[in-house]
Amino acid sequence: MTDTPLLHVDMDAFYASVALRERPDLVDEPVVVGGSGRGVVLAANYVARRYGIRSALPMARVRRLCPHVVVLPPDYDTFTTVSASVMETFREVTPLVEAMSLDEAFLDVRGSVRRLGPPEQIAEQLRSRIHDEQGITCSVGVAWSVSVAKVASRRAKPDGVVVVRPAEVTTFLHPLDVGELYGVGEKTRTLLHRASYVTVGDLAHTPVPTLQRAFGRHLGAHLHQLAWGTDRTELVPQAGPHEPERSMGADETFARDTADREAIVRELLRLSARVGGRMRAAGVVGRTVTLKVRFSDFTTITRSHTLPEATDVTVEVHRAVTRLYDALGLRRERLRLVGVRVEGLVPRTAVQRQLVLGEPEHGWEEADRAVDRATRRFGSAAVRPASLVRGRGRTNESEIFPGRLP
DNA sequence: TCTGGGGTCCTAGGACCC
DNA sequence: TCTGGGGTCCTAGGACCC
Repeated sequence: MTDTPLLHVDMDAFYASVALRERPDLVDEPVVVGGSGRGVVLAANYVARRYGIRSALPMARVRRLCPHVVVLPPDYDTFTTVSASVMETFREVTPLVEAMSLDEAFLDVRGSVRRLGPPEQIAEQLRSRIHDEQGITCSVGVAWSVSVAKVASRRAKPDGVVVVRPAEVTTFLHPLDVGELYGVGEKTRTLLHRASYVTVGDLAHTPVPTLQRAFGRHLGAHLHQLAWGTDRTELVPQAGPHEPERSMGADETFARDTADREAIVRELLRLSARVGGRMRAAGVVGRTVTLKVRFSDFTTITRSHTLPEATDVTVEVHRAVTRLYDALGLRRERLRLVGVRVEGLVPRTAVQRQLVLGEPEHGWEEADRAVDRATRRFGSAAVRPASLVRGRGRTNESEIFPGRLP
């Protein structure tokens, strides 16, 4: 408890590094992995970064910064496979692995020191194993709290290790800009700077009540902990039957902004089907359905509705978001994006679905199950609601599963 | 052709209940 | 007659992470 060395392992430019394994001829060229059209950069190799290219930059700006940049499409199947192997390597070091995403994880190595040596030695072992086995590099932060390990790995990039022992925390952290802290983003950084908190040391030497008055009870206390590296040390490993996710959602940006209700309702159906399918695959149901709408000017609103009973039924989710959409009363406003999310998820086994004799509603569950079976056999492209197959035309529930009317 | 898609957590107000 | 206070649920928005 008092001595829990943590490793934060972070792949360097993960998607780009994996993509470049297939294209070694491009390693010295500026390369980004990203979508086409209205997409953004998912990863940029270090050559591209010399042009100022960063993750999340719009592709249009990337081409302006570096006209000869090579753009590779993301291959999520390969990313997922490589990630699984890397995580497996982590678990050979310690079972206490908290995966943060495909390309990064925290490792609690307190139980591994006896077997494998001090934390920095474990870090180097991991780095050479991943390099040899996967052909990609990673960086490791070694520290005694989550946020310090995270900041350390960032400063170790690329292809390095940074160790911050407990006695070194203040020397390491306090000169840094507040924006370097894990959990302080652009907005909070600006807020802090405007209030004359520029370095981490500035925060550290301010009493907690003062910070709480200025930034809220929770954020104020949290900032103080971050500034002293006294945030959490216990990891949450995802081993075994982990608790279900709290929400599942899907959203999509239109290729072109649209105000056409038919197109929007059709898109909501696609998204509802995607979310419903994932919920059923995970065995969860949820009661709160949320619609997300982003307008042309990028302002974004959400509207949610809590159903009397939890559901995983595509048609019920779709009906709820369509009602929320219609209640907005939009006329000419063009939409850039719509999204569907279901929150408050619980295992399906935990809720007793109300059985109402003669209620037609529940026939949709069978229809969903049929779709799920077909999807498993033939792939998602093969099975879709009828109103999505026809390019245009009316969209109503009776069209969605022709021949399977309850 | 500026700005993706998947999440988590926090805040704050109002309803409602005790 | 100046009128409390806590807990929970619902809704909307916002910040942050990768």
